[in-house]
Amino acid sequence: MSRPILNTPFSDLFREVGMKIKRTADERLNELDLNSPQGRLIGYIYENQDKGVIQKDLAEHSNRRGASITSMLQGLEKKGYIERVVSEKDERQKNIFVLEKGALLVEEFYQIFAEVEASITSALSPEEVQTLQSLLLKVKSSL
Amino acid sequence: MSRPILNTPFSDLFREVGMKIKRTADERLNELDLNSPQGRLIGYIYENQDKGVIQKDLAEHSNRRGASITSMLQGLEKKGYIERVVSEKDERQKNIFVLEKGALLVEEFYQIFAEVEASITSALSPEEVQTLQSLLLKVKSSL
DNA sequence: TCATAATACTTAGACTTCTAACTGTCAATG
DNA sequence: CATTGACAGTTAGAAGTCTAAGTATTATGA
Repeated sequence: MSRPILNTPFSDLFREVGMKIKRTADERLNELDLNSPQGRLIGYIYENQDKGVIQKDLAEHSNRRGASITSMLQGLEKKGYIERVVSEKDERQKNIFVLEKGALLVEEFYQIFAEVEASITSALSPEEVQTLQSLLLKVKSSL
Repeated sequence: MSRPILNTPFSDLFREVGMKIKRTADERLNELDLNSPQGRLIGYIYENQDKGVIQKDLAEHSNRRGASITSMLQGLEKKGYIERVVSEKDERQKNIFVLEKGALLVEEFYQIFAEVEASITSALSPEEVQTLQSLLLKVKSSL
């Protein structure tokens, strides 16, 4: 009897590359006391707090559920990196702000993320970088 | 004051494509009562059980810790999809086998995984598929 | 040979995410 | 203007993964 064999090179490649990127970032982020999703979250808040970020925005931007954002923010708030203020316009909403202690971290995070980003394309020529980006965009939009 | 802006197109693309693949697979797998990691695990066991698969092999192959494999297998065993038998050669080891109930599922999983795999490259020409694969391999090996 | 180290697996407990159910506030409309 | 539904956020509890510590078995070498 011949057993079927699973042959999924692209699923595998995307999963493997994704895991390697995650692992590389996590190793570098170990020094700080936040993980990669928390770093991206606080970075997004930092860049958009002028516009009045609320938790719903964070959930949409990071593809997470409201409950996950609540729990992540509770952690960041407990550590003193952010604060949540009930909106004056709408008492259902809370506006999120990065506190000074959090702003100091953001710069370090950005440095690490930039290094990881550079290492992804380190083995490619400029033309290959262009090609890869356009192919990835095609794949993304067709899924 | 000019705030630094995080610009990481490749990290983002890989994360987004990876999440879309995961979501597509999960939607299709919802019908069955296992998730994608469990499906891949039981598939690997199915293909290799003749050679005497042990939990250590599964941990290496799936990039998980032994403790995670223990917990995943306990779940699969409770549902009657696999069995674990203490090895005769070495009583520290347990050989894993797919039971009939599990083998029936594997075929359905493979069908779903194959469909997801096809959808990844559905928007690309044959040449682009080749190019993407070789670029992904370069990225993977340089990380 | 026997003490020590290495190996395979399990357990306990932490963390992050999810779903589902809940609270409180605002909007729409009859 | 009162009811009803939509919306923002929270809580409770489940699932999956991890680390660290523990058990039992096997290998090593003085």
